[in-house]
Amino acid sequence: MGVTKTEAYTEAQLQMAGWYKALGHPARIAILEHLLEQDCCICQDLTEVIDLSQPSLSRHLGELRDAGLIVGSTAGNSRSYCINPARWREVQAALNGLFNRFRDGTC
Amino acid sequence: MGVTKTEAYTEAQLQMAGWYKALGHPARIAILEHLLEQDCCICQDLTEVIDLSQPSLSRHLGELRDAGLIVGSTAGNSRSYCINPARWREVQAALNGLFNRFRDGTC
DNA sequence: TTACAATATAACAATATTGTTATAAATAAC
DNA sequence: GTTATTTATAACAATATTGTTATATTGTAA
Repeated sequence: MGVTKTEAYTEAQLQMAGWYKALGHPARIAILEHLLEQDCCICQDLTEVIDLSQPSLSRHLGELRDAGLIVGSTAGNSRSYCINPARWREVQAALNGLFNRFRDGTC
Repeated sequence: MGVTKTEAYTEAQLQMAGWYKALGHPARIAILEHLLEQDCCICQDLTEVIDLSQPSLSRHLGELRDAGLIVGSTAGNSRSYCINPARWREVQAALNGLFNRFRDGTC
């Protein structure tokens, strides 16, 4: 029915899936890569970097913001976005927590 | 329009987003966690672990399989699924490749 | 062969996602 | 004040996703 049965999962599972979901679109990967290349935060020259309309970009930024991966700050007429330093490593650690559980089995 | 403009992105971006998308559902996280807990591969006792119908589970397994995160093998009447070790490490490496690009900026 | 068990696929309904254009809201520039 | 600029939101159409039940498929067991 297009709707996930959220009540069946733990908070940790829902949170991890949420982070991955936020990362699960190439435009959002491209946005993050662009942010990571900058020394600092950026204003919205993103429309020149990513081939999407301004509203589409704005919503992708919104999803990354909702997931806590980036933070935005208003500076006068424009808006800057940065990687969220506090969250970034926390998310990395959580995601590695999943991957590190793997040990080559006896299959 | 519900359809991603794939032509605007690099292969690497599309591949990475595809992997994360496969991980972006709590049922699939739960499936992977269950696989990781086992010493070895599992048959489909998953319906007892995850509160979904058998066809729904089968399709989630299919998505993980399509993303290459797990591999399935037929053993007589039943089917075993395992983590795909090569892909598993590849995805983890890609993930850390993304996250490690972050350096605290001068913001 | 016939019946049973395990898994995948088909068909469908409900909701989510992704994109667009149009518009609102807020600040800047004149 | 008026006009431009920048970003977010509303409204919408097209497609994707997620779940279900029903059915097909494949192998086991009697």
